Amino acid sequence: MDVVLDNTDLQILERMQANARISNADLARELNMAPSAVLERVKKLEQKKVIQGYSTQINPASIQQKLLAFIFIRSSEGFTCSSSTAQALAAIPEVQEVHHIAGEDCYLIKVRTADSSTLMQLMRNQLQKIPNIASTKTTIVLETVKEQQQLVIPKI
Amino acid sequence: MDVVLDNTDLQILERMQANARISNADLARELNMAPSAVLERVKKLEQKKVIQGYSTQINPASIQQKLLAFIFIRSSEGFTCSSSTAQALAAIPEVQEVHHIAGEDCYLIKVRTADSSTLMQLMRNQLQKIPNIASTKTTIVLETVKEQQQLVIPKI
DNA sequence: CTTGCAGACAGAATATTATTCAGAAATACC
DNA sequence: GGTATTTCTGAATAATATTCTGTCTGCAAG
Repeated sequence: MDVVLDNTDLQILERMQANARISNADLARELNMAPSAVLERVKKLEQKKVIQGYSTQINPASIQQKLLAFIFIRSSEGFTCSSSTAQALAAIPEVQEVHHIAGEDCYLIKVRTADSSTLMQLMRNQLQKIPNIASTKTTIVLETVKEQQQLVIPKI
Repeated sequence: MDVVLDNTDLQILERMQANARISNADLARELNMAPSAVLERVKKLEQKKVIQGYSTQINPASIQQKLLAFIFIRSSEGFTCSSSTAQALAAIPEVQEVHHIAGEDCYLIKVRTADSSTLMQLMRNQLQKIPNIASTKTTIVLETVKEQQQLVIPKI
């Protein structure tokens, strides 16, 4: 299960993380390798699920998704967090992230909607209907200063 | 500043959001358009900053980033959240997100590190040295059930 | 030692794609 | 209705992706 990555793999990941649409030819030039060799490595990284996918970052405001909120969700059975609750949360498209967290609250979710009234609708119509949710505590984001899913690639 | 997107743009965004490396030719085939027309639209979406970038999703565990945490940060000057504090937070590579939030706490940040000791090191060496930070409240993620930065593309 | 095997790579050949451009079609704007 | 602007198609060309063959290397079993 534990995948071994050498320095070349990390170089590839670093560049592809910053720009998923870099051409294989450019990548090969930067690494001073043949395109075929680089392609072979990328394919293997995909197979090994080191690379999980390629996504386009869209400006949320341009598609009318101006509201971002984090919601802490407490289960009705104290510290018992059933995975079915997590699945129900994850099934909501507006819910971008579902994290099972340490402490009294069971889950922390990240939600993106058009505006605050849409959020309230979602909480009323979707969240309240999920069993075992005792309470929610919502944190509204006023302004996002930084948002990147880029990880720190280790150096060898 | 407000960008107008028609249905074709949204179709492009939906497909590229799910797979940033889809070829322009495939995209054109799916939309029954000429590749040149599709390319023109994608270029414009980039120029208009609707498309902010393309990123590769890497399995964090495969590069030894097993710990995820959210930290609430309270400013020492009560509700006054200076933007310099936000900039200092954003400058830390392990800090993936910095959100200015409503309420008593100023900022909510998302941090990814190798393990808990690395997180504590980071909090001691980096966070504590930022001026105007009064207190921090850390929430450790035990398990991430869902994590996608994909937005809900509206339908016209 | 050497034989054999497996992984990683280069280089070439071919299939596919990206990109550009001219002009046609559609749209919006007086 | 006419004109300007945008958006599109189709073809040509440049560049790229992908496949394949063979080489080289490290490594391990005999």
